[in-house]
Amino acid sequence: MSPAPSSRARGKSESHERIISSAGRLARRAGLAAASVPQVMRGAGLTVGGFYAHFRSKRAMDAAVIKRALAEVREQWFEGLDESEGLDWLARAVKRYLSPSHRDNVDTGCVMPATMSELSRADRVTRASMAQALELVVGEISERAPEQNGVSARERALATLSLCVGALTLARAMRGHPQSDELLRAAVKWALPEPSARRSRKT
Amino acid sequence: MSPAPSSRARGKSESHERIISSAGRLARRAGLAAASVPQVMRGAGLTVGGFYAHFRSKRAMDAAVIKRALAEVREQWFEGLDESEGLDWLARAVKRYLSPSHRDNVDTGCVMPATMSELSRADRVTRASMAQALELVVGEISERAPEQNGVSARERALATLSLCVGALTLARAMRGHPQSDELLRAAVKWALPEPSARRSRKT
DNA sequence: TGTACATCAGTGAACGCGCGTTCACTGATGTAC
DNA sequence: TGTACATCAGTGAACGCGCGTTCACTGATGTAC
Repeated sequence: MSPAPSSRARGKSESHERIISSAGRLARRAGLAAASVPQVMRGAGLTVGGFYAHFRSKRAMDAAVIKRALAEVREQWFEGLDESEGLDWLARAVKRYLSPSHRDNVDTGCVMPATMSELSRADRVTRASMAQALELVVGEISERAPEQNGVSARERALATLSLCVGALTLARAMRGHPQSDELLRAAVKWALPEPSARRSRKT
Repeated sequence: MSPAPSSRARGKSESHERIISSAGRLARRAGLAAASVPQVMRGAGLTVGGFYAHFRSKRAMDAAVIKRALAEVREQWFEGLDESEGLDWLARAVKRYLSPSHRDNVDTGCVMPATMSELSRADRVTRASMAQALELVVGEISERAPEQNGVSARERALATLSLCVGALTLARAMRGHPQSDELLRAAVKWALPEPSARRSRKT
C-alpha cells in the first residue's frame, strides 16, 4: 500500500541525479543552450530516449539545473570559511571568488558567469527558480556582510554579488589578455575598501 | 585605374551597414547565437545567400558586430554628459547605466549583459576584437573617473564597469521580481560612496 | 519453491525544424568601341 | 549615339548536421498464486 522505495526507484533517482549533474557540468562549461538533451544524457551514461521519463521538457530541466547550480554557488561561498566573521569573512570569500584560479576553473566554478545572459532571456519558470535560489544566496551573505558608511548589509551583499559576477565574467572573456588579472585585482580592491587594504599584504 | 566608389559599391556598403546593425539589434535582444545568418539577413531586408559576399563566416560577423556594439557602448557612456567632470560625471553615467529604463530597454541598450557569457567562450578573433574595444571604453572612463582612497582612476574604471555590467545583467534576469530594482539601487550606492550619498536626493 | 504476469527505466530510430554554408543563377549597372 | 560585353550584389534552392520530442520496443525486477 505504501511501498518502500524499491531498488528500481533508487536506480531511477540515481539516474536523475547523474542527469542533473551532467547538465550542470555542461552548463558551466558552455551555457544552458549547449547542455542539449543528447549531450546531457551521454554525459550521464544514458541515451536520449530516456530523458522524458525524468523531465517534461528541456526547459523543465533548465529550471532544475539552475536551482541546483545556484545552491552549489551558495555552498561555495561559505565553504571552509566557518570560523571567520564580518569583514574578515567577506574579504576571504571575495578574494576566493575573484581569484585567477576560479576564473580558469570554469567546469567546477560558479555557474552565473556562464549562464546569466541566457537566464535573463529564459522563461518564467526558469527565472523564478533562479530568483528564489539567488535570494537564498543574497540572504545568507547579508547575514555575514558588515554594513559600512550607511550601506546596509543587504545592500552590500547585492552590490558585492553584482561586482563579483560582473568581474569574473569580464575576466573570463578577457582571458589571455593582461587586463584580465588587472580587472580581478581592481574588483577585489573596490569590493573591500580601506580596512582590508591596510592588511592586504596577507593575500 | 582608381575608380571612384560607384553607386553599386555604395549600395554594397549600405547593405553591409544594414547587416551589422540588424545583427547588433538581434544580439542585444537575444544573444549572438540567436543572431543567425537567416534572421540577420531578413532583418537587413536581404536573403541568406548574399551573406557570404559580406563576411567570410558567421564568426567573422560576430567579431565585427561586437566591435561595433562596444564602440556604441562607449558612445552611450559619454553621450550628453559633456559638461560634467570627475565624480559628478561618473555619478551621472553610473545612474543612467543602472536605471530601470536601461534595464528594460534591451534592444537599444548596452550589448554586454546580453553577450558576455557567449563572448567568454568565443573564438580568439572575436575575443581579441572585444578586448580591444573594451580597452578603449576603460581607457576613456579612466580619464574622467576620480581616484579615491588609494584606488586609482583606472582601477576604479575597471571595478565600476564590472559592477555595472554585473548588476544590469542580474537585474535583467530578476526582471519582474522586487529584487531587481533593489539590486540596481544597491549597486549605484556601492559604485558612488559617501560624496554622492550626501547629495543623492537629487536623483 | 516455481511459474505467469505486471511494471517500468531505459533504448534507439524516426519526425520536422533551423542552423551555417555552397552554388548556379539573374538582372541591373558600368565600360569599350 | 548605339550595341556588345563584363562586372558583381543579391537570389533561392540545396546540402549535411544537431536540435527537441515521440514512440514502439526490450529486458530486468517485483508481485501473485
